Order: sequence, then structure tokens, then C-alpha cells
Amino acid sequence: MRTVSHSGLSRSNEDYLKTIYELESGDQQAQTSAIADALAIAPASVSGMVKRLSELGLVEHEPYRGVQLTRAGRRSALKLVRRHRILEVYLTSKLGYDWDSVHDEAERLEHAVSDELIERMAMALGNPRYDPHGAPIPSRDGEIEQPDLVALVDVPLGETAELRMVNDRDGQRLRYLSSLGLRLGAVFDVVARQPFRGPVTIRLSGSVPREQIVGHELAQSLGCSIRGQEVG
Amino acid sequence: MRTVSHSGLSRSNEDYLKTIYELESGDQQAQTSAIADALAIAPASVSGMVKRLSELGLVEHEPYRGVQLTRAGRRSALKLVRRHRILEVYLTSKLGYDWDSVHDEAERLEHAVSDELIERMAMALGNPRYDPHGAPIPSRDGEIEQPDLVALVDVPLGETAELRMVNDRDGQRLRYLSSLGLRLGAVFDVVARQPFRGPVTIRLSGSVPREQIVGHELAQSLGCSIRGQEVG
DNA sequence: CCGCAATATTAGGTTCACATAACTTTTTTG
DNA sequence: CAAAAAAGTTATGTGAACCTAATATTGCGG
Repeated sequence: MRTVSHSGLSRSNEDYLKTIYELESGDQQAQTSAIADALAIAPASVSGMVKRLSELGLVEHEPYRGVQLTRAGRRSALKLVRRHRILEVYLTSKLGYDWDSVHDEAERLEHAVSDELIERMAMALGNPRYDPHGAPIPSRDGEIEQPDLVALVDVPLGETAELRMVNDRDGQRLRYLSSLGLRLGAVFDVVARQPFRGPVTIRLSGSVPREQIVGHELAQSLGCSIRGQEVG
Repeated sequence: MRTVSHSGLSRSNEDYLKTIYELESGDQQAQTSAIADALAIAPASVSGMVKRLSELGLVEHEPYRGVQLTRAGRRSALKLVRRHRILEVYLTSKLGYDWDSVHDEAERLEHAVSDELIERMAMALGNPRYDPHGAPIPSRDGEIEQPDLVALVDVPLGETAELRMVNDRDGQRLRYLSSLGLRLGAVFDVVARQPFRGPVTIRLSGSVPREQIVGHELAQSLGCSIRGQEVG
């Protein structure tokens, strides 16, 4: 008996599906080399695995073109995303993890937990809708909210905005954000924007408003809602 | 990067070590076929793996003789046992699992959780000393209490005893025990014992004392302390 | 104490998931 | 638009961990 989880897929299979899902959320198609980068493996290995996933009916692959999840593939990926995000919420709210350390733990556990455990955790948490980084949690039946957010880098000068979502991959980046006072729900005005991919200056509201400078790249990865505009 | 956990050992390695540890607790040496049975794999596969574990310095193997854990091997095994048992306590006390369903979940999670998570769970539980089946939990530094218990089948006629420990492997057996009212801490008198590996009859104390008949084999797997005698 | 049953090991084979090297296709660009 | 660069694929190989079949060792009963 080979090591397979709940879904009947190997850990590796699951990791590929989740990675492809996440890449599709950005571009239209997931590229071989992007998958390879994300999983830190050689592109040739991806070609091989993609062929297997394709034979399992989980992805569609037009050689030299790109990979797309099928309906079944997306379902599996979303199950894994649900596991990951529920775990993140559980570990932070019940076991004292910080938002910058929780990702790695969840990444390993997501392959080992049963559906039952995830649902028990979700229950104990009151069925949360967002993870500690603001990402929406897919429902049991594979629905996921498409957050309608604007990257900080695209918030117009002078607008007031709220930080709603950050990428959970990089713990150091998250620790840095905390040190700037940029937590989820932080409200701020955009007071300056340098051209040529320069930094954005914001003024955080609070009892003592303070200004912070955020580099372009970082500002690209911060999902914000603009005050006054309602968000779906 | 191959799939390895915290310890630097593969999941398979860990499973072997834990199995050998558990077999050694009974006999002196763990036999190849006993390991194979416990892990539901072919004896030939065990021979191969044992050689690898031996090269890693985790077991000592005299061909055709048997396997014994080295100090390092025992340390790894006890770490895994600690993980397993802390998980069992956590899942039962914090997430509503029953003692008959918790083993399988813990069995998968024990390979995925980090040391940190286990210690956080232990902390949240107040550093429990026993798992939900009464088995002692090894300490962080690999000490484990040797419970000084008597199998129900060996409790003398007329004695009053308390159920202190049951094997956690078989969920059905545990459900059956529950249905008899035999939970941990249950106190009873031995009122009859049939010879030739026959059943034991006990009278459970409680507001309404009731008699139960327990088969020989089952009675062998129940660890009891006899009332009046103190237990180490 | 010999031979057979039980137990264990070795030999050789499979699958999974990776790797490297060599080759092909696509895209970019001077 | 041709050549170089980038991206992707195929071929081939590795190691882990399993398998079956064949062989070796041990230990027990007659």
C-alpha cells in the first residue's frame, strides 16, 4: 500500500494541483517552469508529472502550451486549499501561531488531516470565511469567493484604503509587515507614489498616525479595498 | 528534496522504529515476521529496510536472530510515540474525538506535525501524562513511565481492580468496551473466572452495579491496577 | 540427529517521483 | 526573418520502498 491521503492522490499529486491552481489564479495558464519554480524541482520532472495528472483526468495539457485544471482537478485543489486555510486559522486562533509561521506547518499537515478533522476544526472556529492572511476559504462543496481587491500599488493617490489580504508564503515578509504596523484591517491613506516602480508612501490611521514607505514589489502583493467602494 | 519529516527520517523509517519499539516492549527482540505483520508488508521488505536502518545506526541486526533498537533508534521511536499520544489526547479533549476513532487520525498526523506544534498542544493540555487509552506519554527528553499493571485475566478472584490501560489499535474493540461500561477508571470486582482460557466475570461498581462477562483474549489486553496495592 | 516446517534473507522486478543531458518548439530580438 | 534565447519535452538514470520467487538458516519433532 503506497502512501496516499484521503483523496486517493499522492502528496506530490496534491502539491502539483494546488500549485497549478494558484498559478492559474494569476495567469490564464500555468507554465511548466512556473510550476517547477514553485515546487523547487526541475522542469523536466514537471513535464513527467503533468502527463500523469493528465492521464488521471485532473489537468489538461497541450504540449508546449500550458496546463489547466479540469473540473475534477480544480475540485481536488480547492479541497487542499480549504484544508490549508482552515488549518492556518486553527493554528493561529487555538494554538498561538503567528501569521508568519503558520504557513509551513499547515503545508505539511494539509496532506495528513482527514476530512473529518478539518470539519471539526472548522466547526470549533465557527466556520471562518478567511484565513489569517485574508485569503477566502473554499466551502465544503468547492465554492470560493473571488475577492475583488486592488494591489496597494494601484490604489490612487489620496485614497483611503484597508489592507485585506497578503500572500502567506514568505514569513520574513510577513514579519516585516507586522513591524510596519501593516496587519489585516489596517486603514491608511496613500500620500505619495514614486514613478518607475518606486515606493508608495502611506499614512496609517490610528491614535498616532505614522507614515511608512512600502517598496513597489511589496506593494504589489498587498490586496486592499478602497474606502467608500463596497467589495463583493 | 525527498519527503522527510522533522527527524530527517522518512515516514517509513519512523513507522518501522515505532513498530520495533512496540514489539520490544513485549518480547526481547522484534522478529522480522512480526514487524511485517504489524506493518502489513512482506517479510522480505522488512529485511531490506532493517538493513538500511542498521546502516543508519538506528537498530542492531544479527541476521536470522532479531532486531533491537539502538539508543538513537529508541530515542526516535519515543519521539514518535510522544507525538502520537499527545495528538490522541488533543483530538479527544479539544476536538471531540472518541477513544475508538482517534488512533487512525493520530497515526497519520504523527509524521507531519512539528516538534513545536506538539509542544504547543501539550502545553494547551497541561502536559498530560497519559493518552486516552491510559498509555503513558514519553517526556520531551525520551523518558517513559513503565506502568506496573496486571492484565484483567491475571487479577485474582475476589479482588477489586481498576481499568487503567487498553490497547488503542482496534476501534471496534474499544467501542465494545465502551458498550460494556468499561472505560478507563472503571472499578470492578472479579466474581468468576472460567478455566481453559475461558471468560472472566466482573461486577462493575456504580450506582447500579452490573455484571459483565469478558472473553479471555480481551481480558488479556486490559491493564488493571489492583485496589489497595499502590502502583508505580 | 535428521529432515521438515517456520522463519529470514537474497535476487530480481515494479512504481513513484525526482534528477541530468540532449533535443525540440516557441518566442524574442537585432 | 533568421538566429539566439527561453521554455518545454524526451530519454535515461537514481533511490526509496514495496513486491514475488528462490534460497538459506534455525529449531523442533520423530
